[in-house]
Amino acid sequence: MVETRPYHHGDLRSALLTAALEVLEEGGVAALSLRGTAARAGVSHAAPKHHFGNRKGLVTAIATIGYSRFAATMAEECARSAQNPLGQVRAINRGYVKFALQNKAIFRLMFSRDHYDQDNLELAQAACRAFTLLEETSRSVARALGVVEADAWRDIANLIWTTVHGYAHLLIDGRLVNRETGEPEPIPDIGRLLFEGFSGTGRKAG
Amino acid sequence: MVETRPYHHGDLRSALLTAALEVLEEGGVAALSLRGTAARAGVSHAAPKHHFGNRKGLVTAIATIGYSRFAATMAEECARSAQNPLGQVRAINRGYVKFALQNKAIFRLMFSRDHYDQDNLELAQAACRAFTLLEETSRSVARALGVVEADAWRDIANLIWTTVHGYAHLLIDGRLVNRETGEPEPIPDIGRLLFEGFSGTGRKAG
DNA sequence: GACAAATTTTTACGCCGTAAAGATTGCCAT
DNA sequence: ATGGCAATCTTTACGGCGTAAAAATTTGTC
Repeated sequence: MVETRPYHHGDLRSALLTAALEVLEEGGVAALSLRGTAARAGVSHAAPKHHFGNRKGLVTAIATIGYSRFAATMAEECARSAQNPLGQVRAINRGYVKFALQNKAIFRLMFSRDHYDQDNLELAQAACRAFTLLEETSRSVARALGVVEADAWRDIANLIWTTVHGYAHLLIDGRLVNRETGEPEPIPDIGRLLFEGFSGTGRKAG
Repeated sequence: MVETRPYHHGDLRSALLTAALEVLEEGGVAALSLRGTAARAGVSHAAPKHHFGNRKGLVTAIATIGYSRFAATMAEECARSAQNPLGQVRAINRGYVKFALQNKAIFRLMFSRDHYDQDNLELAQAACRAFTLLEETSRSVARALGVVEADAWRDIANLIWTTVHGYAHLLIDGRLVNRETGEPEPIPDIGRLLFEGFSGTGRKAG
């Protein structure tokens, strides 16, 4: 008897997604093709069309998965860290960078407009969950700093987001490496900067 | 008599580059193809091969142009601004964001590893010129702040670069827009934060 | 069992990157 | 001036990709 798989796969959509995630991490966004993922999943090259419509649909689904995992990574760090504003800011930073480092291709994809459909509902919800974590931490920081302006937390959120995102983005592009040591530069401690100002640098005196 | 252009173009390389820049700004990195730029320049589809080798070579040349203009934009802002550390930090920030906003596609391209050859000599030189501006400003900030550690300027440079890059990247991806007003959020004033701490937010009290 | 809907395959077209060979021109030594 | 070499551009060719339409197969429903 020949082991012949049925005409209908049963769960082709998720099979295509896991195949696509593999392709993505191996070859980057450029390698993420409908035909390639179909081939890896062992189906015909036009099979993905029914589930994702076109390439952008596939990429959108991948980005949605990315945002979910992104939020989960940051939430984990927050849960296991000190439950005070400084601890939470640092946790957000760690989670943000950790996800970017461990999922370079998908992280780049998530922050490349035009690659996917930003108006997609599921995607927008997943992204919102991720950024809500950052917003709430910023609100607690604002309270702890005692600033009185009603939406000062926005400035704090922008500062934190901007810094950690710039760091993550530059880091995974191989920019922030010390030319002498070859080590990556540490992430600016925006939490301490907010709470203590730029008093010490943390470096050993030369 | 028929107006027939010569077999040898004379300056095809630069003609291809200007065509490629047009294609890039119109359709983003994805639209930047060898055949497309060749068609726009009015030559055969294989003509670019001799000048750039392959697609990556073309993208590398484009990125090199980008870094040159990037450095020029920041240098202009520095020249026309207050010649003190705070003024120069703000000038770098303005130039960085201005270039990103006015050259979204090429900015994204410049900061997408894998799209081009980062080991290319001319490109590395152009990029170095750009980032040297940022480094020197950071050194002057370190002196002005009176920090004693020998390489504390690195932390300052990382903070400035990280912040402005994150801001520019998020901004051109349409992230930093206030949901109520629709206006883009202002860039965090990292200069003031360094020199004055997070005392005021700059927002009106609510 | 008949019929409609969902799912997958087959076929087809045009664009793209790349390689190799051919055509045309510029250059340089003689 | 001229023969030949190197540079530059075109033609031809191949496979991969996205997309669309039609055909094939299975599932569900009455």
